[in-house]
Amino acid sequence: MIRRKLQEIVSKAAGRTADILMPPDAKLGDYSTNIAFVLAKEQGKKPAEVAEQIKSQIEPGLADTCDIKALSNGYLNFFLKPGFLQNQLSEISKDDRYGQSDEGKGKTIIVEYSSPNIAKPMHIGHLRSTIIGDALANIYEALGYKTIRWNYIGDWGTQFGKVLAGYKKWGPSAGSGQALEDVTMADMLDWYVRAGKDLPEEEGQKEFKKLEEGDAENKELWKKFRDVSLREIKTTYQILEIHDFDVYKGESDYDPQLGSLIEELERAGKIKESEGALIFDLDKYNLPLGLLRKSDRATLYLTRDLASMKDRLKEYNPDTLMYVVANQQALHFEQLFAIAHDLKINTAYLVHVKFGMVLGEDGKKLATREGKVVPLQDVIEKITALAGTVVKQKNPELDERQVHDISHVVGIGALKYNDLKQHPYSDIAFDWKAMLDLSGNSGPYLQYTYSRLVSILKKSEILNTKSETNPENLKLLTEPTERALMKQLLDFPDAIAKCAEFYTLNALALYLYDLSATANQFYELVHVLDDDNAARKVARLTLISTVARTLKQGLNLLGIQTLERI
RNA sequence: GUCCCCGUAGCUCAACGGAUAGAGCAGCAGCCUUCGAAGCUGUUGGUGGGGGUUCGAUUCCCUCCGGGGACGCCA
Repeated sequence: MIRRKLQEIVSKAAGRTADILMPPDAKLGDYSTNIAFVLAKEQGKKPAEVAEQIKSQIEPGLADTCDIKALSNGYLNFFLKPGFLQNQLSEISKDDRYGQSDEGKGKTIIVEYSSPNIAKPMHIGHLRSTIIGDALANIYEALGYKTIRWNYIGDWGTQFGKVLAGYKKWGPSAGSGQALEDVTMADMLDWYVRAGKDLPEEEGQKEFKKLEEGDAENKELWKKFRDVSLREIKTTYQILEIHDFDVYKGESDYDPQLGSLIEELERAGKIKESEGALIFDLDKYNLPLGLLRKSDRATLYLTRDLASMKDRLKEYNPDTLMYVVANQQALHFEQLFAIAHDLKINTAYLVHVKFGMVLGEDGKKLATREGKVVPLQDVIEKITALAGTVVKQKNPELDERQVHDISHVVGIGALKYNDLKQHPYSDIAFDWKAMLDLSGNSGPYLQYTYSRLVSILKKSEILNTKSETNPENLKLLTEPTERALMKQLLDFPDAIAKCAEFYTLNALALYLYDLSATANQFYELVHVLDDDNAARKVARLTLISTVARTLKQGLNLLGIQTLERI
């Protein structure tokens, strides 16, 4: 809030957008701007001179907010007036919606994420899309967007033909002794992998072709496998505490439209035949051509994605259409967006939110085709088990049930935070050690901080700090860590806005970590409950409860739960 | 061969083009008769190489090196 205000005022005086920065040392001020450097260059003056000039222009407007110092090196530094932070805290402490906004009001955003394949259990590679997308959707929702959480199920294509081919070769009908009813995703994966290894490529293509042409047996099996898969997938979402999706649509849903889509493109002269296939020439976009129909007349991922895009635009008329999909598919989306542009159907802002892949411990790709995957369930089990050992060790008095519940929240929190705190572009090496680290810059550290703060509140017997607090009391908050906390609270909305702007979550994750670190410093230095000064005690409880609430809301936006006791 | 992403401390990662490049882990030295030690305090250690743009470059541009990925019948 304050940063935005400073930016507005300074920008107006400077006649261009100014950056509001944080000085490296608190002694230099609370905020600063480097705008004088930029203007000095243009006007041929000295930075210090320009800084002075701007200072005199903006001083009246900021008289009750901060003191301004123009440095000889050209920086313009702002020192908040005594009482300013306390007044801000007073307002924030009363605002249950703090951090939320209505800047997205009236706008619709579709966020596609997770998008697992049927017949293949979710593995570590699906995790990133799932938790990044879930958290991004939370953020846009908090900013007032109408947010559609879209799960685009990979339930069509040659890959599924391979499962069918494998099934027919090794499954129940081939005398495996297993009942069709008992088939699991693990079985399907097994068939898929074996088919890839031991059956000729055409087998899978043939089975898929039959499916696409409506073959009764294949259709029946496909339905069965799809149901089983979706059930397993939804269980995983529950365990991961992923927000419910608004739309589950599969690639198969678009299959019936593909014939007319292709006809339409042909009529418009957008696609042509080449070596028996139908292609979309993308030379003018400097991209490789897009393949829309294979020479055996079966369709492709790109074809279905195009149909799906048209469907989404038509049905929801979104302002933004977002795809949270791994880096690996960057070219696919470049082609898809180029085609959309060429067809003039992009009424929405299209964005591919890409992220690096999860690589094996050897730094190589983890390919499902080679059966070289880390199933998501294994990861969840392992991390929850580890959390369980730690929880038990820290709280010997808890019973089994409590240990179980707490370790679930802690384990999932660790898993999610470990991913979200990182900048999404880089590949991440799958590293059990880092993943299972529950201390330091980790999810449990933040959860621990939260429950520590709540613990003080519970012991204080002042449950409703809101009614007990008045701004005068808050003036008693003069410790450096108290000041630091109040200042950090002001940055919460900025952290959220940054995530929304750059489609990353690490800004919020790191913000919450910094806030927690300061809160822990405060915790060590200030013994709140021992205070003889009752007014100051209430003021500190207000501060604590506001920090705790911010931590909770921030973590919840990341899809991470908090507990009053962990 | 073409295109995309990445390269920062021993390891895993931060840093809207700004002041002294920050954390965690690991290592070392401390802090539990005081609100929860999953914590706190101190400490060792770094921008792949070379050019360029800029008052200022980890950030932008070029080039080289290294890692990953994608490139007409997978998704």
